[in-house]
Amino acid sequence: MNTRTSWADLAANSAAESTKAGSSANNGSVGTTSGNAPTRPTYVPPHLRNRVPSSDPPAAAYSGPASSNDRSGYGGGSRWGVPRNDYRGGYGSGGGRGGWGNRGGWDRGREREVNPFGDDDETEQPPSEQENTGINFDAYEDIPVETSGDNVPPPVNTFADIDLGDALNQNIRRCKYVKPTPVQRHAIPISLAGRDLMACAQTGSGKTAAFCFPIISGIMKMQDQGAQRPPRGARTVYPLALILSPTRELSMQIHEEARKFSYQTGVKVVVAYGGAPIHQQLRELERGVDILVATPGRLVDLLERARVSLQMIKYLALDEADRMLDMGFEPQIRKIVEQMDMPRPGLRQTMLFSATFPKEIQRLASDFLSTYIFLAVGRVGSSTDLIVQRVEFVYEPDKRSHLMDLLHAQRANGVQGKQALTLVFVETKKGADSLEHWLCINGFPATSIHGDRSQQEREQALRSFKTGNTPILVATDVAARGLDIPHVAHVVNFDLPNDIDDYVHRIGRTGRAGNSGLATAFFNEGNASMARPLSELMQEANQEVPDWLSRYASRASFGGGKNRRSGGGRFGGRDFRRDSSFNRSNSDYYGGGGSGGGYGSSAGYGSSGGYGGGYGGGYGPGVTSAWD
DNA sequence: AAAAAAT
Repeated sequence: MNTRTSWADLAANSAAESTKAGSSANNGSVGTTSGNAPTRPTYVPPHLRNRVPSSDPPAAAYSGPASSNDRSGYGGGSRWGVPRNDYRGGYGSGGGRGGWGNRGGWDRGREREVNPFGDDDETEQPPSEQENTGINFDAYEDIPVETSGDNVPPPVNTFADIDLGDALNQNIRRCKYVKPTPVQRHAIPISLAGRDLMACAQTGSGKTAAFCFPIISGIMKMQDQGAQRPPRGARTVYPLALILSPTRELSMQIHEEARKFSYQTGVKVVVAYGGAPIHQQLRELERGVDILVATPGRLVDLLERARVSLQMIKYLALDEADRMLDMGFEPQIRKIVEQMDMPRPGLRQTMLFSATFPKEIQRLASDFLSTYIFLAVGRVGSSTDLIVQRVEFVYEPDKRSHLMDLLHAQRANGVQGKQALTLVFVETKKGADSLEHWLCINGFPATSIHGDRSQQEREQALRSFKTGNTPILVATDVAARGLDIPHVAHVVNFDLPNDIDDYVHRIGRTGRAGNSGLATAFFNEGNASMARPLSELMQEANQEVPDWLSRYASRASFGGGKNRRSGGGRFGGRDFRRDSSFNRSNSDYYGGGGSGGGYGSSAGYGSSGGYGGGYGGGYGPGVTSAWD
């Protein structure tokens, strides 16, 4: 077990990170601690997560009780030609109006908007060089990027190259985003040009900002042009943008980020998801909504109650789009996008984002798009390069004791004997409950998150994990995608998923934005179908593949089926329109402009010996259906 | 087969 030292070191490193920024046991709503271990001192964007900000603004303002002054978006002149007179409740509590107004010329209703940055002093420190050493920006230069489609707008190199508007630019500075990430460099100009987009990029690479910035900017421009809107406070509301995601927690996370980006822009963001009382969400909606972030079920409910209409939608974004279109979700998504009152493709702008994009899903997704651009960005931040992947052969009945060994060793190597944040994925909800219980009675502070827990319990579990209060989180795939949890040192695939893409998403919860990460998978005979895709993935990521796993992989005769990589090489995916077997006036789709190169038929597989053969191309629809 | 997502 000579490798043990490597992961123990990794865990210890990350434990140090956790201790620095997340180990306060403060679990309450006011996330402040004095001294230098604030729970949430300030928002740190994903690509800068590895560092301590040069100065911590007072944290108290961040998460203080929002109810008393959470009356964002009211007041000021009406850009919509309709007086906003439905916010009376907000006056009085905060010492009158006016403290904010009219700075910088955007006359938007932004007084009393709760500051999501918690830096009310507004002191602008120019980003120092120190500010962004945590992420290897230099590595960005080498990130392979592939675009296909007609007349692809060229990428930008700085945020200043794009006219996003003063207010948004100021929020970008507040977020300490110094330089756009690769997906932002490419996706933002595409979206600003009004083009539909299908983008493959790992979460943690700045995806949320990539689709939020153009939406916010576009809505600000509509406001400036004095677009008319239905009165606020009406029973039916008409959002201009809709962002859908597959889990409640992810929708909450997107909402929080979008609120930061839209601070003082006059653009109102509201979130709606199930498991929480609907009345509060209805009240928020009535206060006005420009961007609605939602999970599908609750949105359908709101649509059927006619509390939300989609007929004004100008922007539609699907996060984790491949998941949104898989078997479980597709009917709901089709209902929302095709069978309600949403404008058709071409009349709205549609953006699909995911880290993985199987070809069959791309085919489904193209129904929602109008002459779109496909964008694939090699993995950064949560790059598999930064995650050490290990696979251990563990028989089913030995899994628990094996996990305990890992946790013991990790604790022993951790800083001050603290447990580094460890995320343990299991297959079933029952399995999650029983493993959590077993860990707890064995002295390991664990909690769990899965779909059978109440929404309160789920949110509490996530908070408790993030703060380090319970540094072990047992989870089903509800937590596999998109969630940005800083300082996760170790992801354990206690049960391997049955789909390699799910594996990719799961391990992406660690090693985020410059932090090292460790992913351990327990493998046994039950996972034989994963042997080949797993060993191929590990080879691509320059990981050591155990001999026994290679033998399993070569024994596996089935070539992959749904387990094959959706893309391959260093990309999260490849444009299915480039597939020769997709013969629908192919040339119309990508007339050649802007193709990034380096993504020829097999270039992406260059680094992995013995990979090219079975995967080079030819996933015809026929073959695919035969596998499925 | 499981998980997620409305009540």
